Amino acid sequence: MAIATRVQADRLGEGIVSRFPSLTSEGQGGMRELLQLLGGVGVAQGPGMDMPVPVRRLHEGDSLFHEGASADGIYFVRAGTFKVFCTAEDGYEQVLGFSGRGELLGFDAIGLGHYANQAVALEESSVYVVRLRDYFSISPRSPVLDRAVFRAVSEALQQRSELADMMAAVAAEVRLARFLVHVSRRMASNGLSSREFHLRMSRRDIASYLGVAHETVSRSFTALVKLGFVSVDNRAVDIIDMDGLKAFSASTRKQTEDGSRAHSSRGPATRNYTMPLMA
Amino acid sequence: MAIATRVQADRLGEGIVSRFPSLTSEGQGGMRELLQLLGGVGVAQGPGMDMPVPVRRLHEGDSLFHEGASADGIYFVRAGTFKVFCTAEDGYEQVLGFSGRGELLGFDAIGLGHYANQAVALEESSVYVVRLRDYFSISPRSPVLDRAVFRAVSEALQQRSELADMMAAVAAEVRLARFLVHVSRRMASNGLSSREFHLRMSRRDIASYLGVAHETVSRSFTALVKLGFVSVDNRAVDIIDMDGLKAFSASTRKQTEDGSRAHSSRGPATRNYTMPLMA
DNA sequence: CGGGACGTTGACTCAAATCAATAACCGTGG
DNA sequence: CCACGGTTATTGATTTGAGTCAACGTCCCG
Repeated sequence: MAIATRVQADRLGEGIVSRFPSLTSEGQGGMRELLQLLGGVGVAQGPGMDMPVPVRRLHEGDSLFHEGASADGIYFVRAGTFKVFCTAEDGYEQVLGFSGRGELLGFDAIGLGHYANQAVALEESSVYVVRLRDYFSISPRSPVLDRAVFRAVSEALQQRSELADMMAAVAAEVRLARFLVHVSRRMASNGLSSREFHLRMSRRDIASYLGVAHETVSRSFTALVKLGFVSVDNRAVDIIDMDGLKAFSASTRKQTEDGSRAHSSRGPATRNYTMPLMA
Repeated sequence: MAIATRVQADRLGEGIVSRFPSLTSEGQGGMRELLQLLGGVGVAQGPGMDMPVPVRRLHEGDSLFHEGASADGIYFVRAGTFKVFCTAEDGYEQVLGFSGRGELLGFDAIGLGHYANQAVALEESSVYVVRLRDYFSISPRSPVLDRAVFRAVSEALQQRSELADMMAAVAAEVRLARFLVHVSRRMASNGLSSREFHLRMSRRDIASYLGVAHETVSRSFTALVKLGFVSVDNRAVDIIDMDGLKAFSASTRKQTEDGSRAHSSRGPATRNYTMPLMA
């Protein structure tokens, strides 16, 4: 079904960087910008507000940090997308999440002193770099930063919980639906279209994230297309029926559903509603 | 693949607290104790060290906080064990983790202002209560606490990653093996026996945590017993062959180990190939 | 003692992993 | 420009691990 509509997908997410014209191409940003990124509200005044914050730029495929590397700092995504994952000894990798603008990376290194996972840029990206000793030295003077960091950390924690939500307790198509809803929300919160977007990660990455085989991701995509929720061309996604998709993504388990359906062999996932829910 | 367990709403033990406040006594601890719990090292001196920190005690089944409740503070486990989980609209619950001494609870509430999940005591337990406004007011004066909190948060984050590690990419028996190794390590870090311990959670809780059906947990236990790694009597676990268990838990795929196994062991799971690491 | 939660085990079924083939697409270099 | 190797994506055929249903035993509590 690879027909039609070749979307110029790689352009859909551009423009983020250009919204921060004050940041020149080399590595300095300001504390004020960072706080605006994190908090949004009323961060106008305060001590250390003009303190410079280093910015690091990465190309697609660049690692922000490696698993096991000693922790030198934490990062806030300024633009772009990152894939966070850890690699088993045997070479298999487990994707833990995808991070976009405003999100925190590398924080789990603080406990042990070295990064517990690896972060790789999935596109042109940039991050604010906050070295820990810097943080602790400026912290007393900036409760605003304190709170902002707390919020970011808290969100990172929540995000990991969502991972569990994705991976647990549902059929593959539902997992993918949840994933798409999740991505959609993120896009919206970054001021981009929640309906039409370009996935920056491969099927394989999605598969690892969702805990299924990559072929299953493919099949699930076509299933969602057949159900009429989305239209998909490679990494370009267009959510046609958002409500339907959300409803579908909320389903917990499929009960065998009366098979009057003309579906080949097994009944994949026709609209299934939750179980009796009581007892 | 996995199904959440059914919530047992009648078992939550509510009401007990309010009806018998004396049974769930409040108390007072000292900042010094808290910091020793969290950091361990060199926290002898510093400002606010004699500041009192409220302690809350809970019985088995008591909720520390509920999903959606407005966030009043964060908690550090002083004693006991907690189950952290969230409940879907349809009544199924997803266990996100089990927390023991020294661990942080409730932090993900900071982002949104209300708790994103529920924490229930699995045994007699107690926690230090740190109200947020308290925290921010004393923070400037106690970088030691700052660091300790950071460490705890970082560890909480890592723990959630481990959840992904458990749930993803492996056969059910391997998941359980990983879980046991995980628990074992925790026991050791709390000065208890890493070989012999008592699980505080039900099979159902474990199942939800690992993302499998509870019958599968049962079967996996017997499988591990037959493999000679552990001996199990209900919730009492004795690790007989720790090295073997660890080796087993590291396996991503299981090749037909010497083929003599009646268990026809096979069955990798989600795999993800190492990428050439450059892209 | 009956009701309830918990735990184990067996039988059956199916969703998804695996194996496998094909088709874009990409960058590179002749 | 096109050919070539590599990566990604889709789809089909086959196999199986584990979910589901169900029966049964234990322990605890009122």
